[in-house]
Amino acid sequence: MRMTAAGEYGCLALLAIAENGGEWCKRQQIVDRFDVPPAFLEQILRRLASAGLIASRRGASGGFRLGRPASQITIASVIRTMDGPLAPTRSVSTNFYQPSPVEASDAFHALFRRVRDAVAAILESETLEDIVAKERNIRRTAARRRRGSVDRAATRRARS
Amino acid sequence: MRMTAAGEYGCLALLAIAENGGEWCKRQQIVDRFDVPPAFLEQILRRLASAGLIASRRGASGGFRLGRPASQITIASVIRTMDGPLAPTRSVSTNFYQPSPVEASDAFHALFRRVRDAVAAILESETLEDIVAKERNIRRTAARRRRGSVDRAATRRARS
DNA sequence: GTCATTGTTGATCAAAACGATCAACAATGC
DNA sequence: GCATTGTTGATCGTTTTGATCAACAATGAC
Repeated sequence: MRMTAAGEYGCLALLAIAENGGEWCKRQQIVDRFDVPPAFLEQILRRLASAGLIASRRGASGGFRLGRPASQITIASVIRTMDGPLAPTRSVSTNFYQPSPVEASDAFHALFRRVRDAVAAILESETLEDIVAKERNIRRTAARRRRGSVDRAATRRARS
Repeated sequence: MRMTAAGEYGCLALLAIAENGGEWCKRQQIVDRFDVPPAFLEQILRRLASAGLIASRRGASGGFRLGRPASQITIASVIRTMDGPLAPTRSVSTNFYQPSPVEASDAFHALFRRVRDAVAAILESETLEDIVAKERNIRRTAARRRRGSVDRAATRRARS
């Protein structure tokens, strides 16, 4: 039930590219931000590009940027591009159907379809834009917390 | 995001054993019911046995039966036994935690935890007993439908 | 137009996981 | 004893995973 390393790296790469705004984002920037193996990242960017999720440009001022607005890139589409079906068994996948043993039991088949529907519902409704926004909020909150604890520490020092 | 063939076969094997009541169920019965590769099934039964999900007995009248009541065997425990973590990334697994790349992004980490929670919620709340009951209902309904269409067909024949 | 920079492509590779098989062995019941 | 059935451990070919590299092709700066 696991996604692959390529899937995880693909998500992070898209986040790095999205956070760079409209600017062309170099492969090295992604490596620096998330510590992805550079040669492996090549392959991952290629797959994202051929799926249209990112666009690329060569040359000295080249790099990568989103292939369409972040609000139109669902995380489901990212994971499907990198790892294939979201479904726990092929027989229960709507996008990549294939026969598989559990079809012999209607009860299991129905159960696993519920799982696939639940996963798809979460990942289809989350876009890269949502992720970027949350990442920003989390960072702001963390900064506020850091300032807060400094202040509280100062207060304690002042009291003692 | 997929479970393995062993996971699918494991589910079916347990269903066959559960449907056999308290009787010792032979490996061959499972093979006959669900067409599982016999030698592979050996390995699967072994894993289910060492996890305590089934008990076994050797000899002429030997076989397998459930290790505890069907109502106390969750499908989650079956899949964990055969395929490991339910979570999409190791870093988000409560039972098998390990570091993984997505931890670098709190937003992705939180999203994938939601996925793992949704999957776990479905599979933890479904027991083998539920599956057996549904399988029975489905069969009964199918039989009723068959009888129904025979009747309707007879009616049509009578009318024409 | 040269040159440094950066992406593109395809091949290749080691290691792990997957799906499966088999032979030798150990109980059990008749 | 003997047939039946589970137990164990080894083995094995294939595919997937995770990763690297060398040769190539744009692009922009000078």
